[in-house]
Amino acid sequence: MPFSTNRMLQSKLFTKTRKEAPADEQSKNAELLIRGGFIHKEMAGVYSYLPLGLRVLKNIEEIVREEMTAIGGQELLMPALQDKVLWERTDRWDDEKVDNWFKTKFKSGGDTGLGITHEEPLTQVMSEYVQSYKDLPFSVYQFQTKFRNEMRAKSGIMRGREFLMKDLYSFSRDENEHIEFYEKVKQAYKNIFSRIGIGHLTYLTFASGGIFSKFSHEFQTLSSSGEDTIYLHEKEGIAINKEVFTPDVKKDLGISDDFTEYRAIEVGNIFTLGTRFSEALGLSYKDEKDGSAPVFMGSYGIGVSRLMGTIVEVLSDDKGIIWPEEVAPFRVHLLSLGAKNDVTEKARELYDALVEKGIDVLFDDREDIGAGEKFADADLLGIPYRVVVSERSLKDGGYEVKKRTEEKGEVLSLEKIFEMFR
RNA sequence: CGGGGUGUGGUGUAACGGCUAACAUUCCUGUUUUGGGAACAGGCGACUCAGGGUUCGAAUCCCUGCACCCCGACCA
Repeated sequence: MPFSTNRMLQSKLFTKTRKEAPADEQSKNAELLIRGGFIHKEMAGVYSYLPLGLRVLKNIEEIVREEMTAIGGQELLMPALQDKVLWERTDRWDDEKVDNWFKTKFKSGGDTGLGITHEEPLTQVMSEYVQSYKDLPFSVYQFQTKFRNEMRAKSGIMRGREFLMKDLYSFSRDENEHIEFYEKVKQAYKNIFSRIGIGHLTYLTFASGGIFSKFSHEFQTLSSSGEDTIYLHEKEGIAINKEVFTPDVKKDLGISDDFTEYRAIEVGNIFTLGTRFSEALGLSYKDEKDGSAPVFMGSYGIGVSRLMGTIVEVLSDDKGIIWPEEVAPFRVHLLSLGAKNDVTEKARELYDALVEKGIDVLFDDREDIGAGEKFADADLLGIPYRVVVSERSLKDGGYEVKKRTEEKGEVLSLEKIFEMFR
């Protein structure tokens, strides 16, 4: 678990839920996340992550981390402030070339900018550590805040000017070695999307490549709120981005002409960089025969905060959010209804017992709040399991457990509950 | 960056160029209530985005700026 605390009393939580969303938010993800107190808007495309939202973000981050570690990625963390000189060497500093920089100046003189991506500084770092073919291949990644001066921020946390991104970079001897790793990343990405609950809607999508490869690959999640248009071949389970949807490409991929147009959210992007950066910045290695060659690179991005928004867009219902178990801020939302008899006491006992067992639980211990409001809050916050302690449940012999995805719950004994959440 | 729209208590809305800017919700006090956003009573809270102008009089009309939303373009 990413957090040392696995419990929270709702009466102590400083955030509150709201019936109405602010008028200046149209997107479903921002509306629900703000109503639930997960995030707070600072400016267009700039959001704070409040306790509940941060827990979700960290859970997603942890899943991504596990999958990156599984394919051998080594985590590091690079700065936001960028050295202009490096970017000039790759011709990506000039506003004419890259138009979404946030640039500023040092008091001591000289320019700097806030990182939009990290190929340049990372390649520079590696030139200090990579000398021999024996040092390759390897890959590194980070979770880092990216800054992009978007012409138009939109769609809540899905297209921000400041956002959390996981960027992975691979360093290989040659293209073949690169492709081997590239395929591993594809699989790791599939695992990630499946674990965070959007796998069934997410497709590998062919998109425009670069000088070193015909295509790059995106992972696109079907959603009417997406910015991209893709053509999905249901049978093959792959898609083509509109930007490269041409007869040539279709022929290339060798699949029948049976596509359906969809809007989709780009949740991941992987591509072959080749030697573009290694050549420009002098990252090369000595081969087996005393020769020298530039390192062959790839880069692989996932917008962690965008994933959070995507989950809300794709999985919520008219009552609120439905968090998949692995990303939910808590596993159990415990509600005590009324303060008569020993309801309060029993609820507290159950809370302590769940916490003791290491189960993440948000306890709605608020007094003077009606049952209806607690239920509405539970639906809005979208925690997977709702457990109700009330006079009625106690009379029926225990605690009512209901999944967020189901209409009805059932009353279970303490033993059964422990069995369920083991 | 082109086009369209909007700025009014914390939030959501209302108010003909004319009374002390209204209603709901939130919040606070009290009583009651506790299985689907409860009831009653009382109360706090707004220089109507900023600056200028027109007018006897501006939330309302005009100008400038700023902010935000939407469509499009852009998106290493």
